[in-house]
Amino acid sequence: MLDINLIRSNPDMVREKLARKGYEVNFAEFLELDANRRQLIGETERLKAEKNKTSAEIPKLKKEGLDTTEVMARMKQVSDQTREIDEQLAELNARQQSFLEALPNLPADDVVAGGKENNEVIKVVGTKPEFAFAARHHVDIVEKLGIIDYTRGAKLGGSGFWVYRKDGALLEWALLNYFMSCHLRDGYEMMFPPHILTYQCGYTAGQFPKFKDDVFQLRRDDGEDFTHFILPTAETALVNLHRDEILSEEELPLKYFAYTPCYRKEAGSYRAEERGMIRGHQFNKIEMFQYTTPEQSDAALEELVAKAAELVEGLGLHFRISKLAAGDCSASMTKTYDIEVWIPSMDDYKEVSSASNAGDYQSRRGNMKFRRQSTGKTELMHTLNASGLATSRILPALVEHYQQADGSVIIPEVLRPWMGGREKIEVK
RNA sequence: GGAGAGAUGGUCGAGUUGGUUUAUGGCACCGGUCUUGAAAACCGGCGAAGGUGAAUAGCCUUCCGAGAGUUCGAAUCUCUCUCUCUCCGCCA
Repeated sequence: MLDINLIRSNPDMVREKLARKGYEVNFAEFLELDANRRQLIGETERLKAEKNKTSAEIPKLKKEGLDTTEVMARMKQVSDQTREIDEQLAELNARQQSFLEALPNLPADDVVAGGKENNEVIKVVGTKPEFAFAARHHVDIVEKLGIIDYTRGAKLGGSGFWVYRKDGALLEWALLNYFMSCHLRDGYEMMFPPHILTYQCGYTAGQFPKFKDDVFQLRRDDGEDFTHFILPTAETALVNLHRDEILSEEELPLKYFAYTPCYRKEAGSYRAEERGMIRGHQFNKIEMFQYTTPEQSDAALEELVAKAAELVEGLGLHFRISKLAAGDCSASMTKTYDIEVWIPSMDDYKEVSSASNAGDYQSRRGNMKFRRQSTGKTELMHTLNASGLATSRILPALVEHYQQADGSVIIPEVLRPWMGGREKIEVK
């Protein structure tokens, strides 16, 4: 959510920045509504002040044995009047709220306008692998090795699910262990959050109400609307950890990571082009998350990107880092870097990590603050998140990069400690 | 799933025959006096959001788990919901 004072004091600046995200808005009606709203607040508060003052007098008058019927009649009038104004106010507040919560975050000053086409590749690591034989698609490789079972995955969960088996399961677990060991080394706190979250969690993250139909929703037996959902990313959980809290400045930055599967409906996604495990309804991901002061968040974003890049680099995969244009960033984010790994069979780079700074956008939605030591005042925190990493695209990239002519796959050195020290996954 | 108890501003904890409580008091914390320094003692301060202000000054409004209701007036009465704790049952 944006700062309403910013819109009041500088609507043109806000409008211009939102336009860079491709979001057109006119604040004229909003500002008029806001002025109207504030006038009503003044009216009702004056009446309430009178009510409070008089109410204190009533017991005194009664004690003196005076007649209070006239005063009470006047108070009844005041009461009815405030009730009427408060009803109008409630409606204006609701309208203002839904307008405000629909506005995306403002892009950072160094983020260029426009959509995907304006994304800028800022770093390329490694080179495209070359093969002296006919390179295979990852689906063919893993099926031949018998380490991913798509057929039975679909039998269990339907289209968009798979089963990791044997060395595939081990490899998946090795990747997660490798990621986690790096985060622990860097002093991030490990946690396992619930996978089923309340509606409020999606709201704070900035994913709801707009994208509430993209998640798997859970309804109570008698409920019309859903109260819980299965998390689409651990970010949704981590961003709510300190909701409605005031932290002390010395605690910041707080650095967390969590492993969870991610569950997404992906309704209407193009499956044909993305054969295999590029886009499934469930995938494993480790998410990094930071709570910072406003002045810490720029450096925190750089740290998160560097960490994610280090993980991919450690696996020896070819990848690039893109700085997203304003329109390609998620609604909640001021600035986003994507790390995209090369998938030979697709002749393309695919996102394996997205690192973003939400500024105070999520904090305002979730009322997440810290107390500034120098002033003693509360301020909104900044929140940042980055995958570190999702495995569903790493594993395909990995088996394609490291495939051998005989169908076996070399295991990157960093994963071997979790693969029984072996160097290769062999065709049996 | 059944029964019971509870939820008060950082924390502990008063207040529930509705009205001089503007939400006691202790602790913690902050400032000051005292002290070579510290402790103790004493004095003062000490929640959040909003409106109006140039104001981080005043003044006003709201908030006692959440929402609705009764009333001139609700922490206190009524209803619904959420969460926590205890006991019983069931269970990986």
